[in-house]
Amino acid sequence: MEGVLALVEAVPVGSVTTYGDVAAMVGAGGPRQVGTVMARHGSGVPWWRVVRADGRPAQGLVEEALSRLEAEGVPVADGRVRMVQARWHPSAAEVSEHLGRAEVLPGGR
DNA sequence: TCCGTGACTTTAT
DNA sequence: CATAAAGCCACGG
Repeated sequence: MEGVLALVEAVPVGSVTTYGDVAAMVGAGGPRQVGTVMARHGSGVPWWRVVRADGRPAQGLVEEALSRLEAEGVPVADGRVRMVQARWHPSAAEVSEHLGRAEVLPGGR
């Protein structure tokens, strides 16, 4: 849960990530759980940098997120983020560092 | 304990 | 490429 928030805060300006990716990085639950966590504890983190796999922002906050994304220089086209260009690709080390715990590291040391 | 809901994803038509 | 259905995980009633 906190790992999710930590990762979202770690997303650099101009880049975005998806619910599924966050769930995979945390290594627990699923995309829906990430969304649920965001809905409840999303306040205080750049939630607009977390979008759906389609590249479309969270349901109900599309306009809000889109405005912020464009303002930060995120490549947006036709109401959808260009995932191929804006998707965040952190290394396992970075992820574990932000999580504060190497739970995603396979056979981590 | 069972059913329904939800800031989702993926596969098939 | 767009729409529809099924799957999945956690939480509340």
